[in-house]
Amino acid sequence: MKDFNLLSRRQQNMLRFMHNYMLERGFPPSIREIGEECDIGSTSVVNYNLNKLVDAGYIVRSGKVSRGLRIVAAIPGVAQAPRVIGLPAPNQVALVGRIAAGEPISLPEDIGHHIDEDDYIAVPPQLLGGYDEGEVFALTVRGDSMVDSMIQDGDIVILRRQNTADNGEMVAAWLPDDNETTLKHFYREADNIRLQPANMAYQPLYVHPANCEIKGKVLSVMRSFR
Amino acid sequence: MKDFNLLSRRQQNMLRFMHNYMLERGFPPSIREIGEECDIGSTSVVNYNLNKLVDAGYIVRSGKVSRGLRIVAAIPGVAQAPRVIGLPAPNQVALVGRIAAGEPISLPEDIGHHIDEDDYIAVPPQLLGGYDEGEVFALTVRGDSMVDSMIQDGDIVILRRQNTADNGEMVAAWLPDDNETTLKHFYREADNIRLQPANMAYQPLYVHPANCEIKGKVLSVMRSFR
DNA sequence: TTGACATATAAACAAATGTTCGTGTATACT
DNA sequence: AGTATACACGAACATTTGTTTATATGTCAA
Repeated sequence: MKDFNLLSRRQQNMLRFMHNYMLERGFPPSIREIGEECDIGSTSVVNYNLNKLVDAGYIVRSGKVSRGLRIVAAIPGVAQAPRVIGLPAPNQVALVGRIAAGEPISLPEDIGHHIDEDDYIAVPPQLLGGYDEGEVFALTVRGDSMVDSMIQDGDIVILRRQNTADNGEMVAAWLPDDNETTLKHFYREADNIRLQPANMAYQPLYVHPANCEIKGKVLSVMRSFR
Repeated sequence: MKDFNLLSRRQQNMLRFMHNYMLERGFPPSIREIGEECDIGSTSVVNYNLNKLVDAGYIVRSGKVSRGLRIVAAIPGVAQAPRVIGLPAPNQVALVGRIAAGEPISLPEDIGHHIDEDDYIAVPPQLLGGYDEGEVFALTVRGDSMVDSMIQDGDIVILRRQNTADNGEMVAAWLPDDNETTLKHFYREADNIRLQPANMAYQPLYVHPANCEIKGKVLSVMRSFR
């Protein structure tokens, strides 16, 4: 167990400053910047105490390189877990388009990677089904055509990019002949494919394999009222 | 709208390298390090293309300082959204119990605040409807009794604790006479209350106000398959 | 006091690093 | 052809920056 109080006041200040600096600027401070902020006249003193912080396990230094610092332990009262600033946040999923009954799904590759930076949404990890966020995307549902699948207008569906599916999985499929996009449970049968609505009160849809392009597997749904 | 393909191959490589470098080392690369990795002979060329990336909005540079780089936009295929410092972390909401047709809802006060710390789930901010996570709780849906409300077995509903409701809001209500819990849209009418299922194919339920205890307002629903 | 040790200071040094400038090479357009 | 533009190259330059050395100060214990 690391004891923050074993550090001198000066070292604690240095740690705090380094953390705040990285939060603000996105990269670590230089030795001289630390010195100025912490009222340390000599760079060698900063260097000395930085090595102390290394010994204490709070930071790691990359020798010879400028700003070669990184915080690797939590700073009590200041920061929680260490993290790399300036990098993308976890669990942000690309919101690549919308899904409606009468039009095909717009996937990133279809639209040539025209993804705006704002078009990302936070998704809790339990909705990613263990998949990497890079292979996952999200669509906004438009229209009430998917009530049979328990999905309504405004819902956001989280999908994993894939062109095949196992029985029972819920898939996003484009039916060229019918000119229709649908979200249903996938079952391969003798001669055709059965697309089963989640709501048992509705009838399944039987389509020929040639008339069923699977665009992705539905991992989860988020619905927000109002 | 940012277009990743508008960047030259070289610029895309630079972005990717910068991202990976920061992931590995915890601080940004120097101009010369970028040049070596991306087979660019001259530092001025790196500098030139870095400024292009600034113009394109992918990075921000801090002039004159070494390694003064930071990535501020998503890199398609590599990284997702940029982290915005100061944004609230994914909110943790108390998962206080389950909701099923034939039994009342167990609210925290009913069970004496015996909430285990494990019984919290991450909920993205957009599903909290602007409410504080303290007044919000979550329930696991058991059974298929709420298909009429487009909610199925296994869904997690996010609610705000409140005993009244405005027309149109979706509420969790306990009906003492019927010994039933239900999730429906709330409409106060002349003599009674109309509880309207989200799926219009189902019939509304009319109850006397004395037979309708509102437990909370439904803010959102999370559904995870498999 | 003496000595050992941790910490601090200032100065000098060497290397790393961002910047700038002159020039060259395509490509597209007039 | 001529011109403009985008991109690239190499070299020189000025800072920034990490490192090292010699010296000083403080504390604590023998």
